[in-house]
This record gives sequence, structure tokens and C-alpha cells, in this order.
Amino acid sequence: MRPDVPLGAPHERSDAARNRERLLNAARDLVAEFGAEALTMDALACKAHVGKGTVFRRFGSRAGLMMTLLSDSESEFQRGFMFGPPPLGPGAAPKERLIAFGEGRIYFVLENGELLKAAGAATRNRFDVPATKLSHRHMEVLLREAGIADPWVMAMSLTYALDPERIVDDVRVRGISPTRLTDSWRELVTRLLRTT
Amino acid sequence: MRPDVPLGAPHERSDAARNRERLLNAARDLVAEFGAEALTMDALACKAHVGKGTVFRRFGSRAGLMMTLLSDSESEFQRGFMFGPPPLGPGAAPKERLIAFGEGRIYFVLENGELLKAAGAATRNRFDVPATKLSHRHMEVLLREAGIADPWVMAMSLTYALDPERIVDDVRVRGISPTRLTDSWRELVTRLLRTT
DNA sequence: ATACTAAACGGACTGCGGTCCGGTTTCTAT
DNA sequence: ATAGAAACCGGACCGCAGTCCGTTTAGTAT
Repeated sequence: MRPDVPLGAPHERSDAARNRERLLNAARDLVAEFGAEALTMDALACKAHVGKGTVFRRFGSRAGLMMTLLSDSESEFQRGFMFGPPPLGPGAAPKERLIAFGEGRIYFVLENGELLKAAGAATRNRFDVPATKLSHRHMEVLLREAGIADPWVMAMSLTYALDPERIVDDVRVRGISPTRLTDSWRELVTRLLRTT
Repeated sequence: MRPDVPLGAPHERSDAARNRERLLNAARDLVAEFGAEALTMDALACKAHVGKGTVFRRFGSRAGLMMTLLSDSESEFQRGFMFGPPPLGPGAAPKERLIAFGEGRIYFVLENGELLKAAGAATRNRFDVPATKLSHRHMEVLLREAGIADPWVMAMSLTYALDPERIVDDVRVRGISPTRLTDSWRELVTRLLRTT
């Protein structure tokens, strides 16, 4: 019984479950219709026929809501670089994996850009978005394998170089093609990790 | 007379000048006392004995105010890399200049961090902060000289790698020493620009 | 001096994210 | 069935950035 409840979690009440369902459906509808940018917490509460307090108890903040909405596609992307086939997944050289990671990330961001921007914008440290932490750790490991002196800090530089806001604005505001972005990423990683 | 009025600018009215002075003084006081983070536009208007509309007509937005507050030290930094002595200024090799630029930027950000974060946070595209545009252009030129294939995009990657929020949080939240940041920046640029 | 006009003024107003707390509902133990 | 408690609910409320518009004021032309 009670699948995937963390263990002794005190059982989610039925009204809570019902409201969570309502909220997620309403949120997906609103995002589909007006875009993530335009989603307000009041409108969501109203559309889901639920009090505003309920929305915030459920998701904590606007950023939390966006992260919840993202979690499916995000976990899929994560599975890709953690368990999937090379060059993205394990089995290829660090350089190749890092290139593939950046390319995948760029396309992922361009598909879920609004959500990601909204998730990052509304939070203090975007670094405590759990998915960001995981990506950072992944890059850190690859950089260490490749002989970078301070892989943690370097991974942070690359994390910010792949910032959703940056990618989305490059493409949508400044008119850079996705191909140029991935090419430049490849150049960056290639030069960074080539052996003397 | 009337120095640095762009040319045929329609003469700033005396009450406008008086209020601008009041606002800047009040803003500096508030930032000094409570930090840039905590400065609200209402509090500023109140302390300067000025209506709220006046604040927004003067500075356009909270970000605009922060940029005004920054402009002095920012122009100084800009002079440094545009006209100052090498390796920051002209005369050194691109790689050296880029290293010096990043180091200078990191220390500049750590001194003016709150203001910079506040300026960037409140604006849509942080890229349309004029100072950011200039820095980007500077890096673009250096990268082109160094033979990078797509200097514009690469400069954008590096711009985000030097993001104020990133630098400030690395040091103040995640406990990374400034030295580690500058060392890692040096490693990044060195590897990026070393010739085959 | 006087009248005119364009600019500047200021504060009430809106919309948003987020908090708070008194009332209600669901589950559990008896 | 019943009582009690914990969890949940909802909407009034707050602080803040930014807008709007009727009023005031500084400069200018006569």
C-alpha cells in the first residue's frame, strides 16, 4: 500500500491529494494556454478552485511550482546523462560526454525554456534548484577525470555558461541560432580539455 | 556651463536637479546603512522627501537606480581595461589581458556585489545593462584576436561565467575563496587560448 | 509684471508573490 | 458511533515594484 511515500510519511490526506491533482492540471492548462511567464499564483488558485494558501503549502513558492512542472522532463534528461548510451551516458571519454551534455542541455533548455527561466528567476540561489546541483556534480566528475585542477569551480563556470536565461535570450532575443550555440560549446570544451 | 548635458538637452529644471541630488544622497545613505538588498523604492522616496513617482521618473526602475549608483566605480573599472596599463589595458597579449580582465572583474564584483546583484536581478535581460555590453564587446575583441571561431558567442559564455550572482554566491554562500575563483579563471582562459 | 506651457511632482492605485491564522475536514483510537 | 487531534483549507492581509493622472511649478515669451 501507499506507494512511494518516503517511509513512515504520515499519509497524505485525501483532500490534499485531490487538491494537488486539481492544481497540477490547472497549472498545466494555464502554461499551455498563456505560457509559464504569465502564470500567476492567484490565477492558478482561482482556476483550481482552491485557496491561495493551499497553492503555497503545496509548492512552497512559484519556483517550486515550476520545478514540479519540470520534474518529469528533467528526470528524463538526467537519466540520459547518468544511465543512457554514450556519448551522453557513461562509456565515452569525458570530453565527448561533456560536449554531448552541453548540447543536450541547450536543446532541453530551448524546449522548456519558459519553465526553467521562471524556476530560476523566482529563487534566491538558483544553485539550490536540485537539478542544477546534479548537473554541476556531473560536470565536476567529468572535469576531474579530464585533469582539471579545480573541477568544482570550473563546473560552476560551465553551469553559468549554460544558464537558461542566457540560452533562451541568445536564441529568442539576440537571434543566435541553436547551432551556433552548440558549435561554440563544442569549441569551448574541446579547447578546454585538449591534452598538451 | 551645464557640463555633460548631451547637447541641446532641454535644460534640467532646478527642482528636478534638487530632487535628483536629494535622491542620490538618500540612496547612498540607505545603502550604506542597510545594504543594497534592503533598499526599497518607497523608503527611498520617503527618506528623500519626494513622491514615489519622482523616483521612478528619475531612474526608471530599481535596476536603473542601482546602475546609477554604480556608474562611478564602473567607469573606473572600464577605463582600466580600455586605457589603463597592461596586462589589463592595451599592450599585452589577448590571453594575458583576458586573465587580467577576469581577475579584475572578480574583485570588482566582490566589492560592489550587492549593487550589481540588485541591478541584474531587477532587469529583464541583464545583458542590456550597458556596462555588461561593453565588457562583452571587450572580451569579444580579445577572443577574436586569439583566434576563437565564434568570439561573440564565446564572449557570452564567459560573461555568464563571471556573473555577479555566481561570484558573490560562490564566495559568500558556498565559501569559495576569491583566490580559487581567480585561479580557476586563469586555468580556463589559459586552456581556452593556448595554441596547439 | 503677467500669462502661458511644458515639465516635474506626488501619492493613490494596481498586480504580484508570499504569509498568517481561525475555521474545517480527515483520519485514528476507543 | 464518537471524540479528539493533526493536518489541511482558504482568503484576508502585507510589502514591494511599478503606473497613472490631476495638480503644481519653473522657465519663457510678451
